[in-house]
Amino acid sequence: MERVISWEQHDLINELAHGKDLAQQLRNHLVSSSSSRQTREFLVEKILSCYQKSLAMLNCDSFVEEHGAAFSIGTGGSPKNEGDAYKKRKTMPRWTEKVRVNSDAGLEGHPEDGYSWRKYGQKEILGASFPRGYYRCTHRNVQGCLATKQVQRSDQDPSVVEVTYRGRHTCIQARSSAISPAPVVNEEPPKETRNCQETLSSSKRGLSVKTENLDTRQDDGFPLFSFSTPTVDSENGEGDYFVDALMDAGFMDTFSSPATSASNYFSLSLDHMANFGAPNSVQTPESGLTEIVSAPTSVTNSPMGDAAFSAFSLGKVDFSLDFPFDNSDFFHD
DNA sequence: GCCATTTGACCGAA
DNA sequence: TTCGGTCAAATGGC
Repeated sequence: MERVISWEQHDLINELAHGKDLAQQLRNHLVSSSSSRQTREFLVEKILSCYQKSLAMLNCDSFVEEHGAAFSIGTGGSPKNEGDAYKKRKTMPRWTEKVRVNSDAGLEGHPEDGYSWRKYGQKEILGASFPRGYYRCTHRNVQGCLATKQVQRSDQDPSVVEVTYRGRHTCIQARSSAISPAPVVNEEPPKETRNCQETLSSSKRGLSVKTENLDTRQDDGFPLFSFSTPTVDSENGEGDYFVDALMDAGFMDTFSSPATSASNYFSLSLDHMANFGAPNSVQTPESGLTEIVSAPTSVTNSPMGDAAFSAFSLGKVDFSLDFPFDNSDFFHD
């Protein structure tokens, strides 16, 4: 019983404290003549986001369901034996992306996401036409990264694969090799970076990603999306910094996405973007599905938080250009 | 030889 | 008992 504070409560407190900080920042900006309107609007958006998240957390049951078993800790959901890797894995955050793979991308290849994965199993799933592939992080042994993913082709639409991710990448690897400021698609990459280069090239061949949480709806307006960004300098830890910054910014702290690290693509589900005033113009014309955006961006390792939404609401896709992401005011702790 | 994939076996949860 | 997930030996490519 003595967990004292459940994770939900802990997150809620953090979120509210974060909102308070933001409100204080906003107050400072309001009295500062040098503060731009854009900055203030950004802070307002973030504050609203904090409230929204807090409210979502208070709706605890649905929150737990939507954001994975990891958040059931404290309500009796913690593993009996924390040393048990299998059970531990079961408590990892889990989410699903639906990835449309163009026919020329090959039906055999699983969608790349910027990490290098190693396949460790494949299984026929009852009721599914296609086998499910099991992948884990290539650097599992070296760095103890427990991230895994499952890839299964959709029954309804074989051009769509459902990728279920589990766990957050703790490795710093692949992201660095995955990232190249100006990737040359057709060049044969060095062996050690092949996976990651393939990530980029396969992405360029036409992946479109719709991020969803398993078994969930997002009618609470919770901003679920994924975006993949090149981590320019993960060797010195900036990649992780980026993830953490996103977490801090309230962007991804309810789950971790592989997309936080590595490919050149920023992807948003318009289902979710709509909640944030995203312009309809980003809708992909050729897809009849709900729409999936896969926009090449120059977004790199800038912590952006809800700035992405702000930028989108301003009609910018390449939102890294003129928004002061590096403004420490936005992301100070 | 190293590394990734394949595939049957095994294990735990339901 | 069934099924999903993982393990690990076998295999193949570089």
